Amino acid sequence: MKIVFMGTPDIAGEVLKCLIDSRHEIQAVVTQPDKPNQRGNGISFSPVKQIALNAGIQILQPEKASSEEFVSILKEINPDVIVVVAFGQILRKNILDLPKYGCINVHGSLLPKYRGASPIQWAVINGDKETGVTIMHMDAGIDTGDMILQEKIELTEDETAGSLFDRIAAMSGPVLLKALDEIEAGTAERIPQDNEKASYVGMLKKSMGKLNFNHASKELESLIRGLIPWPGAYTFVNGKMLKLWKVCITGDEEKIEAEPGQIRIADNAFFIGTADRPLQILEMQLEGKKRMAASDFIRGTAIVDRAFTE
RNA sequence: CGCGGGAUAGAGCAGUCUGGAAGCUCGUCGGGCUCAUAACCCGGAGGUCGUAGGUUCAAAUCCUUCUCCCGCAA
Repeated sequence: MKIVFMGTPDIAGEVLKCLIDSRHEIQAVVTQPDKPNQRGNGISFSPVKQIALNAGIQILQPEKASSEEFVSILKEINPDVIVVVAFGQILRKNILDLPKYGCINVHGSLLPKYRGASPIQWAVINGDKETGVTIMHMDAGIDTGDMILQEKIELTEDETAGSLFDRIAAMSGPVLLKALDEIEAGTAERIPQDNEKASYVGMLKKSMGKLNFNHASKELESLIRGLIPWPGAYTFVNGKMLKLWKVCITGDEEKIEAEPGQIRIADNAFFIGTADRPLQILEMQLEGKKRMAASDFIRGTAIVDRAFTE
């Protein structure tokens, strides 16, 4: 089939690679405009753009995809289907109805659970046992369209949003190709979503990573995993931001006493108290410093035992 | 030219303001103690103090250049 692909981040890039290697024809790739980026200077563009460049595919970067101007460009291209993976812009009806087979979306959850921008992270944050990927027909709502295919995946004990992203990205391509085959053959299902069971998750905010140690350790631990690699969980010590990259919940054998938010340093290990069991911090990163193991951190730090986070 | 922190032994840091013999914690190597140990004691190796210049009798430290790493903001 003739396909226009829309997507922006890494996960979209992985799916795009899969499409490029398939029998389908990618007519164009649509991705978010380049942004003046990075620390000092320079600009950066999306992973999807990089892959499209390498593959020599036409790249389109509209500020507003739903603008009349861009829609007319799409009409020129006249794709059979538009595949959308984490594009980052909401598509209006004028685009949704344009291709013969409509617009197909790859979504990183088992819809109708976790409609919205951050389904993968929330599966981790909520400590779910399983999640998955859904291929669906897009409609005017956000992730509300009829479903075609769904595939499940189990979360591991130490799953991070990053690791889950990688695994879902890897499984999404094949599922999408299967769905495209069914669409072309006219055998694709249209399973309506049960709106009663729907949930919606918005974009993650930086501020979500500010840890409140009055919460339970289990809750904090899964939140930390769900915010890796972005935006990351953090607290403040001595006025400096301390990011927590890897933690575990202490067991019965470790007799660490700490009030919520209190730091304990013992036996070359670093702990922070919570509402119940203290968290042991295994990897952390102080503002301006590199990420390092707790034992390394303790060696040089000025943070003392029994200090409090702010 | 968005704001800021940093580069010193294999690791993590102090020392820089107020220039004057290269330090700390850990690791590593050797020895000792011990029933034993990741514990304890003694000893050793390991650094042209990120790069390139400048000032000075003397620079990790002051001035200038460049490179790289990181936090924030976008």
